Amino acid sequence: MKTKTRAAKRRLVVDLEDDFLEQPTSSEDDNEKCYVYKEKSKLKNQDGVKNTSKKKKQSGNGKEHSVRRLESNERERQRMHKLNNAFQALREVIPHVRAEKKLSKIETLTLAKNYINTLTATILNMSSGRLPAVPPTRSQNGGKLYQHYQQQHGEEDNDEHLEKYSTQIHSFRQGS
DNA sequence: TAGGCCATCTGGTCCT
DNA sequence: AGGACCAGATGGCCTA
Repeated sequence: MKTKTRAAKRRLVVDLEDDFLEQPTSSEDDNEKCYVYKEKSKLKNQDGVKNTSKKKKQSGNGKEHSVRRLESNERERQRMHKLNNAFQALREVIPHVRAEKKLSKIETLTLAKNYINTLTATILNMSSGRLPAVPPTRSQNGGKLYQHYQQQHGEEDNDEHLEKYSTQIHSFRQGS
């Protein structure tokens, strides 16, 4: 069975949306377009999009609802694209091996978390893990960092994070 | 071919 | 009221 690519499918959907969102010129056109849209919607649904069985709470007539639905679909797509852009930006700042293979979202988040822990531990190590000494003006940031770190990790060994992180970036790529 | 990952649609809920 | 956010459902793509 040969299926459409995602991009091709998306083009079809955009096409259908454009068709539907064209302003009708008369009430006859309304009926005609509603019918055409329903038929096209069936096609869309056959092609991978399913209505859920949740209860509908529709306001306005069917066509108004369809228009609003299409508009919110578009907003949702844009929202998800922004989210994915943010994931991509995050991927680009996380060092990992075998960079030719894209990190999954869960890998990205997990590595990011451990990377942050590692950097924090490294910073604290560089300052000998001491609570900041006077003068207070220069130590404020370090103090907050240390306090926050201690709250999160208690008495854990800082070196543990470095080890954990370096082990993880290898196991992620080799294990997958 | 099964399983992981992903994009998209959808309706409900929260927030402004 | 309308948009943002969320979670469930579904099907496509890819890889082992």
